[in-house]
Amino acid sequence: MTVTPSTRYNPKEVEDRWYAYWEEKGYFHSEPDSKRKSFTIVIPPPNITGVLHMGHALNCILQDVLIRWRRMQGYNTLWMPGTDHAGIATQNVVERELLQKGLRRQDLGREKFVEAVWKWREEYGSTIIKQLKKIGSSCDWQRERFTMDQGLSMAVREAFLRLWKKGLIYKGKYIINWCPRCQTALADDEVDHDTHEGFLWYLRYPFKDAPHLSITVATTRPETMLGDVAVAVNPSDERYKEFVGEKLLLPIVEREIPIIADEMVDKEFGTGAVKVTPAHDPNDFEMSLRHHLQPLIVMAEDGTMNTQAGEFSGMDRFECREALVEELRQKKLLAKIELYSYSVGHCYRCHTVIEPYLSDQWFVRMKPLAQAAIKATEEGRVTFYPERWTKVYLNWLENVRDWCISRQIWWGHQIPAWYCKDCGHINVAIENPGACTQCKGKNLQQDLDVLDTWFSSALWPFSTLGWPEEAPELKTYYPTSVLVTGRDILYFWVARMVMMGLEMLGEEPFGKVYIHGTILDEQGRRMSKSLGNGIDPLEMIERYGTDAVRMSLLLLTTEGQDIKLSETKFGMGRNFTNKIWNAARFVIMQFNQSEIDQPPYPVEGVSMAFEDRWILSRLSNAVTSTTEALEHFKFNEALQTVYDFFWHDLCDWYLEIIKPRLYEPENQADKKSALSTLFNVFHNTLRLLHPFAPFLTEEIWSSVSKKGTILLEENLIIAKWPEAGPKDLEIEKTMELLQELVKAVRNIRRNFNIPDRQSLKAIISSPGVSEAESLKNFSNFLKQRAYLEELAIGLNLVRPDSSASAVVGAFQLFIPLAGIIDVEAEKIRQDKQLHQLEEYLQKVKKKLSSKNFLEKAPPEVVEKEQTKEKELDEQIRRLRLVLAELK
RNA sequence: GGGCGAUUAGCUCAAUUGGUUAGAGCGCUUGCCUUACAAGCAAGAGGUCAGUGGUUCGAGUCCACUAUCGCCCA
Repeated sequence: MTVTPSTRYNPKEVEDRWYAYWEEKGYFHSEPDSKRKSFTIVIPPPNITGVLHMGHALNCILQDVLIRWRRMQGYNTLWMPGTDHAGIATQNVVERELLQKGLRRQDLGREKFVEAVWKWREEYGSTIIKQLKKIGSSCDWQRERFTMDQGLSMAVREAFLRLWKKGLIYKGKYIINWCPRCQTALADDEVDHDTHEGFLWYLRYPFKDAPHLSITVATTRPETMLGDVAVAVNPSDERYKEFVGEKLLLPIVEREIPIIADEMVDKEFGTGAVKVTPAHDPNDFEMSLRHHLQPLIVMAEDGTMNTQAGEFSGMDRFECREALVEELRQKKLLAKIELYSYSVGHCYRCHTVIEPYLSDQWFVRMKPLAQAAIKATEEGRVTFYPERWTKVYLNWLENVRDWCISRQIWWGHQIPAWYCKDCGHINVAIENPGACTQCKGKNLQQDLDVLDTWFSSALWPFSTLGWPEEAPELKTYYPTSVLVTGRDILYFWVARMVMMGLEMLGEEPFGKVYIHGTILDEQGRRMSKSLGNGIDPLEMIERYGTDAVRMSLLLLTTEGQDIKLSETKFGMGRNFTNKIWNAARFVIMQFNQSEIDQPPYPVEGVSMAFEDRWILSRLSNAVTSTTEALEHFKFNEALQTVYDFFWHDLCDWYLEIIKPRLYEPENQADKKSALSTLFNVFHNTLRLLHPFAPFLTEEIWSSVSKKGTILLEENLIIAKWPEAGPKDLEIEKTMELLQELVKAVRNIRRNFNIPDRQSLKAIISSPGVSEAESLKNFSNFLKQRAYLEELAIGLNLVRPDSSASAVVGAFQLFIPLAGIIDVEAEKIRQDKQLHQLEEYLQKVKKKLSSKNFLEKAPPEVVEKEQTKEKELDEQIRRLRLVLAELK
């Protein structure tokens, strides 16, 4: 940083330059090192189809703060970056692109299509990575991974094989969630449920032997009746007891179906009799197993009705619904229609209505895996911040159902299972076994399906570190230190990583999980493309600078609360970056004009100036609080502490106080001593600020670090995190009193329209000799800060006529204002203060008059109140005297 | 239906294990282009801490209920 006339910080001149420099110097890179403690974070890998949004930005900023802070603390830090292949999403994007050329993926064939996806990935897949760099993320890019990499693909196959061998993976026909548009199965948590205002249709199913009589069933999906194989009632339902075992004739298809009794039937729902469609409803499927009913699939994979649907065959499921209802109406088999609101599942990738569908799929047996994960949290090995997420997480694990991991798409890890066409044996292996392990037949065919993307993401904390190889990285960095993520992938990702980590390595992948809030718009709505209410982080960076964006978001990040964001918020961070910039300009200017001896601090035998000791004590406080806040993931508190220290202690007071020592020094030694403290405080403050505003502080550091005779680290990014020095509460208390006295004078100036630079005379009356004597030591301080030409301090000094006054602690301040003072205005002012003090005294007296308080409150609290009472009594007494004189 | 979160100044949010007269940023009022900074400096105004009840010497903070809003699960 050179001192330029520019009073505005220009981030554009700074950011890219430093980022490139850091990367070039290898500061982001980590190598296994057994001598240092490591601190590791794996990034939640963004989707390669993604573009950076505020959620990513916040997520990465938080991780970067932690990484930069720990790096400065001397940890061997690794921030492992990478991307996720996002099977369905990416396939959709590439398919859409093909469609513009009039092509379907089937036209290309699997191999060509997958090639096309890789090509797409080469071209666009790293967009988001570039964007992550813009916000300053100090990831180890040399280690960047992609879930479809060679190594990670090996990890996927290894994990699959191990689970298979342990019987934790199985294949079978079950009801799964089917997306007719993506034409694949989905896991339970990949389905979004929305409330739908629809209808409940009541259908009449006539008795086979008594067609004029019927049983009425209620359904929200009448088209599935084509696949009905029974009607079920609760065995205890008196209304239907006698009919159990009878046969009904399914309307339209004229199929004979039995009436069965099953405990699962809810007597309260609809008529108490329900249709049983095992191929298209999970509950019905289970019922069919209990009653040995054969499921009948009536729908094709694309959501149209299949040949089993007879006359409706080929119709879309919703078309069929209308047509079928109409036909039932004509046949007088539609008993009634009720308005009904119910929950409908939608595909989380394309929002198409999900169809519960009977299908042959691969599953992971979750119960044993979940048990281990639950135990890890119960034993405190995996903890959540904020703590409340523990319950949500455990609740999910306790109720988890088996995980459907096969997807009927082409982009992803093909399932490492080979079917023997001769004997039907399933050969699961890392590579094509060449021959069937059972019959030695060579007629093998690999399963066509690919694995759920989350299956590979679940391995991320160790697959990225070289697993299943015994890589030194794994030994050094696993388990990782903390996971930082949003709550929306708590189940998808966090839970699965824990389960897989425990299963594959026997050790949890991270000990701490920090769940940050969601970024919302001004009205508290989620930001979305369709609402167009998103705020683009890159645009904000363009307008305000990266550091401003970082600090604004960080100041808003209170433990796990959602953030209502609007552009105006970025002004907060921008103003602060500018303040830092200008303070730095001042500091550097001073350094440029003088030789700085940076003595080892504290200096033996040299008495330091009061304000120097004060600012060092304040700095120590800031260091302690900031460090502690970061340890507890209290990001806003951490930054707020530095902000307050920097702006209100350092800039507002310290820099102003030392100006006379720098501009018109009484002696060179004092000037040097001021500069030396300034240097000391300033470089430590830059260290404190660096994790929050890396670019700006590194830029300033490059000028400051060369100024002292003590050599500082070459770059701030690798500089040492400061340690708290001595704290002096006595000095801080004195300073507070002085500040109050100065403020009292300024207040009087404002009240009587006295310009700031019109010097005044002041009298400070003290109740005791020793107080007066110690205050006299700060006479010059007060004169300078309050712009006083004369200041008298003494015991019980009298108030001159026509003076304004103020009560400050035990002292009384008088400013003679003959000819200026407006007696009426002064009376109002004093009256107001008197009123405030009296109100306060009332409260204190009330407390002290309570016998209970005196007996039960801790003695020090009582004592405090008693002291207060005394002080207030005295202040009020003196104020009354002043008021009497004014009259 | 079950669970979680929120409700504090005009707006957006803080407030350690319950213990000073509840704080900050933005906005507002007043005065200042003071030689680091007008994206700034200085001084102010502004609050029945959603409501009701309870525990306690003492409640924004703990408990119960109610209201409004939001999220998750089924």
